[in-house]
Amino acid sequence: MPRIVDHQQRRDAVARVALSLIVEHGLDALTVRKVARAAGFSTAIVSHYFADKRQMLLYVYRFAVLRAAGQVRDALDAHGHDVVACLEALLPLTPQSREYWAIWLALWDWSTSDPELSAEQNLQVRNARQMVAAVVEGAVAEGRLPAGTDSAMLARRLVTMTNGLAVQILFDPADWSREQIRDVIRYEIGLRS
Amino acid sequence: MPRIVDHQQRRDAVARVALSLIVEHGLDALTVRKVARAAGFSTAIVSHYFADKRQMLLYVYRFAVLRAAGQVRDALDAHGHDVVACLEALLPLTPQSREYWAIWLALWDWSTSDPELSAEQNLQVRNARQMVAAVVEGAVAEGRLPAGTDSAMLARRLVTMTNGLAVQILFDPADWSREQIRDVIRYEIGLRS
DNA sequence: GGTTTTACATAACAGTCGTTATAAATAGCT
DNA sequence: AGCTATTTATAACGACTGTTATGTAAAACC
Repeated sequence: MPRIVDHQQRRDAVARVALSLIVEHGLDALTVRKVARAAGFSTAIVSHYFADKRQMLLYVYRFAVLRAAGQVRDALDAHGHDVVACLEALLPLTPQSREYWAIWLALWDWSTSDPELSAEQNLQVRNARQMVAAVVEGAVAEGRLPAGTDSAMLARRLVTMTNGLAVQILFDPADWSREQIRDVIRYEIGLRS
Repeated sequence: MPRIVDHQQRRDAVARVALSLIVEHGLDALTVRKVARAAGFSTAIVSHYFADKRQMLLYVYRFAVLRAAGQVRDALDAHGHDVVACLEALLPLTPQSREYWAIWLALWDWSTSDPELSAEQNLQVRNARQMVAAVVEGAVAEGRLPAGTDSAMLARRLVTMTNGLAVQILFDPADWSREQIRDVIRYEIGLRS
């Protein structure tokens, strides 16, 4: 089946394999050969569909960002402007979400020496804030949150807390019950229960 | 000056050099040769004072933990049981604190494939919670926080938020003013201003 | 003061990495 | 059917990597 090959499909397949390897053994142990072997190909898929390893990882990073954003959108469709549900969809509570966080964390080390990656990550943080702010505003409009809520400030706090939550949940899942997670998020929103 | 050499002093010197290299170029770019050269020695210091590279990094990790705990203790001595001051002492707002967070973040990738490291990191999180809980209880005793405060729950939230704050401040310091940081911490404590 | 222990340097080893050059195989196009 | 463009495999290259074996110098100890 050469010739008619959907490049994006191949790249996505590589990204999926890379993600599962990273969440299992870490980015440090990820080699081009391992990715190729796990994908059932030779090393040529990587060299043929990506300029180099760094570009491959950038693709994997963006792949994870898109997928995660999709999960949030799904939660939005399912539960409406429910801030808790949206953030839970982002947290590493499912195998897929764990994969996304795994590469984000792993690339935090790279970004110390890669200004382009660092800039993109900072941009994604702001994107996440805007996304959450929009959910907050929707919740206010639906009367689920009190009017006069400072959505930008709340979104900033929520994204930051989600970041901290994600790291701790990723490495010590047993330490966090679903209810505990919800309590933390609810407190941040201002819903003392 | 052979023979009479303080091993811990040598190890600390190596750790200091390794930290500055990690915060500058990332753990991925850290090699035994670079550490040795930057320390002004041959690669023998590493092989002579550490069993292998992994042990060296574990030492650097613990070195950073001890130093960070010391900074918190200093803040405690200077400001009393001031939760905001203690957490600010922990956040990557100074070059030294930035170094500590740099290796913690970098080792998050390793801990996915190193159960021993993962266990130690989880332990440190709980230590941090206990430390913060003690500060909170001190603050309650001094009347700086309302009586009846759930110190364990508050400490858990504070450590998690500090984690998220640290990551974002480390990679986008310009995005966080000192006042903004304090506001986030104060909100967590329950001090709405 | 010779001996021995320790600190450090040098250098080689074996392995693995990302990358690339070359070649084979496949299917679309004329 | 033959040509061509593309996909994939194979294999080699050069540049590292961590580790270790060997050698040298210096201070402490008897």
